[in-house]
Amino acid sequence: MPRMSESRENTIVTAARLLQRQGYAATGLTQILEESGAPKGSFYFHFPGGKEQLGAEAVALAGSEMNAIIGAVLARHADPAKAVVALGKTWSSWLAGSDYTEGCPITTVALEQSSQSSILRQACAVVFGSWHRQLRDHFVAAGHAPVRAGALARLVLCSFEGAFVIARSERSTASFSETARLLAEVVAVGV
Amino acid sequence: MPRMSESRENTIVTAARLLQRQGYAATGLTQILEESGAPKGSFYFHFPGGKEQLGAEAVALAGSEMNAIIGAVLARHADPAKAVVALGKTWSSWLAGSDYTEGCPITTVALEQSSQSSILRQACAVVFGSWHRQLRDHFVAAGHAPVRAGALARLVLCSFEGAFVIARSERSTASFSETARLLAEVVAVGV
Amino acid sequence: MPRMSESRENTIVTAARLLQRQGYAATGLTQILEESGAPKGSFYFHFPGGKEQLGAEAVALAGSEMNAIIGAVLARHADPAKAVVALGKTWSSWLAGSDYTEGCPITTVALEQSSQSSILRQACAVVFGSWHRQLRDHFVAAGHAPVRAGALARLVLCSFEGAFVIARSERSTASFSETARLLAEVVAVGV
Amino acid sequence: MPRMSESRENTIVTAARLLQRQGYAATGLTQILEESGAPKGSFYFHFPGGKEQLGAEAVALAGSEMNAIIGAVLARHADPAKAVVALGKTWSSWLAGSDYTEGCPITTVALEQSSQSSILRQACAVVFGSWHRQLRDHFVAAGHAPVRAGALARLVLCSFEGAFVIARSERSTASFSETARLLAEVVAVGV
DNA sequence: ACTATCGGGACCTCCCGTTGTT
DNA sequence: AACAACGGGAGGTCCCGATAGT
Repeated sequence: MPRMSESRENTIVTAARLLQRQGYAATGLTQILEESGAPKGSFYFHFPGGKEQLGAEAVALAGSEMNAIIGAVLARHADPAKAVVALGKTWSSWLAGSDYTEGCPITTVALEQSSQSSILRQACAVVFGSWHRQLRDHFVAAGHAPVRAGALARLVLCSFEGAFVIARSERSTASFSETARLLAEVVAVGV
Repeated sequence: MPRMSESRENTIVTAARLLQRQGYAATGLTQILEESGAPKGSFYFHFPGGKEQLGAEAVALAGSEMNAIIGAVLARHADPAKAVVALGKTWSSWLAGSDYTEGCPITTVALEQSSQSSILRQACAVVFGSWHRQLRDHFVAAGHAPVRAGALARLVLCSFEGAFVIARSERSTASFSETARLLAEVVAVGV
Repeated sequence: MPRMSESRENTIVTAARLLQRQGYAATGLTQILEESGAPKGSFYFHFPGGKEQLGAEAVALAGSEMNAIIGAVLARHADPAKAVVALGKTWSSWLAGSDYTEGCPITTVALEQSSQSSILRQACAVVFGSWHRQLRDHFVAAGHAPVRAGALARLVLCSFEGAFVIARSERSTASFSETARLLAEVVAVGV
Repeated sequence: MPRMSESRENTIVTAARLLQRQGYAATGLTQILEESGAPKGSFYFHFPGGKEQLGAEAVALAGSEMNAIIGAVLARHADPAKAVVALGKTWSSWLAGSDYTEGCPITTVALEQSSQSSILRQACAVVFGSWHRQLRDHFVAAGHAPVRAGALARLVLCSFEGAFVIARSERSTASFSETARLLAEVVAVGV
């Protein structure tokens, strides 16, 4: 990662937080700049690609932060079943702790923009891919065959993505707890 | 459902289609009105609650249409495992057929607006609830214990929701096929 | 006055009240109709001249109501000095009692519209003329020479009009009390 | 007063002129921008508080211009009686010269908005206060006792305010001439 | 790398008046 | 007299991007 000015970094961090809560279209450049305290005049110097570039960098940042968190949880639970339950608990307590305002940091952007901006769509796809790879590698390390591990990782990823959506809508963590319990059965190693 | 004018109905149908592709914030009232051919002057006559009310009605419409489709698929497959696979095929062929522009009709709205409009959040929650209930009842009818049927229905719902997100982002139906195959294992009745 | 339907009358009364507080431009036809409970469909049957006609009739109504009040106060105080003080007290207690929202019922319309609608301008002029005449006749009856009585009536009218403006703006009745006391000196009969 | 761009200044000047003739609600931002030649895109840069802020600044500008005029007239007439007559002549010739379109520059706004915008209400109250203070100080300098000078200033202010209203409505300067003559009697010093 | 502007268009909302029908 | 629906435009606000100057 290249060294970057504080203004530039602040802008990306603020953008990531706002995109998570409001999505891309509903988040104005003005709001991002105001909340980040970054000056308006140099925005297009830092981000020649405009709002779209900022969005893509914010998605990448949020994706790598989440990657770190997934990695930390997996590191504490070699057993896939326990790891899956731990992930569910981590995310559901986040969600409830933010009064259901902070779900998956990139899903909203992914959905809104996958038909409108290929830059943002690809940025999201890269992030999803990195999360998937991490889960798959963990399952392989735990003894699953590579192909099955890939499918299991995908199921886990999809389920939790969906759980975020429904949990926010229902304002309830039931989706996470029920989903995690069943996922634990599926990803268990051996018979 | 009350009788309603053609204009009003057209507006809702068009809104539902656009919300599915672009989300709420990115869809302008002007665009909806133009594409639906509905007159501008009577919009607030038909929808005193403005864009929010229209959004809520569009969500409800999309939800009930999807409900009918789920019902039709389930009616053709009494076996939960086969039903789940059929659902996955239905949706993944939709998605690919629309060049990955038409995913779940309400997820985007649910995510964008669950922290901003309680009217839209609730409209989405009602729809998710109706889909869940239908799946659960099918699993109960197939022999699952009610509590487990509920959890299975939730897992299926969350997984497919997430599969829609990731499939659109990756422009690939892999999420659907891999997810559906594993879900079929979990929802299978007996051993 | 011709017999008129209840709807029609309600509309005028409601319009008069709203014009007093908000003025003509800021008061929407929709608001008038909603608050009066009158049906929208027959508005242009009752008022072929539209909003302008309604405004003119509301001005006339408010004017004649005020005329009655002026008449009542004058009837209790033959002495012009006492009459003027009593008028000041009446109006200042109205104003304070409505939390400074209800001043002279027609001044706002008169000012906004005197350069825009000659119908409304004239309606207001007629009302001002009727108030002036009543004051002048009272002063004549109290012994003032007709010409001087006319000038005194005009001074009183202008002063109280201005007092309404400034009192609303300052949210204070000081304008009324100070003005009335000095006016009482001027209109006193004899030497 | 801070240095300001020409666009910003033009906007305020134009707004002041239009508010004087049409009032606040009847004057559209579009009209102000068009007539002032100011660019639309930077309006919210110059006036973050929107139309309300512009209105308040226009009121303040009009108020201080009027203050200068009052000051000039008073400076030419040490005798209160003569000063009052001169003020009446100044204003009535203005009014007639503009074909009764330009009265007191802030009264209309004061009336319309005193129940709707406390920002505008206060801006008007400040202006009225400054006018009153100037008249009162002049009367004190001419020999009136301070308390009486304050009351006289108020009477003069209210009377001329009211004269503006009625003169515009009647399209006649009679209110000014008759009112000024009587006011001159009241404010005369000594016996 | 930042300031102060500008450009032009889109946002949702609401306006007043007018249909045709009952 | 009242209904449901329409027509077209204007309301104030805010958008993202660009510019000239320093």
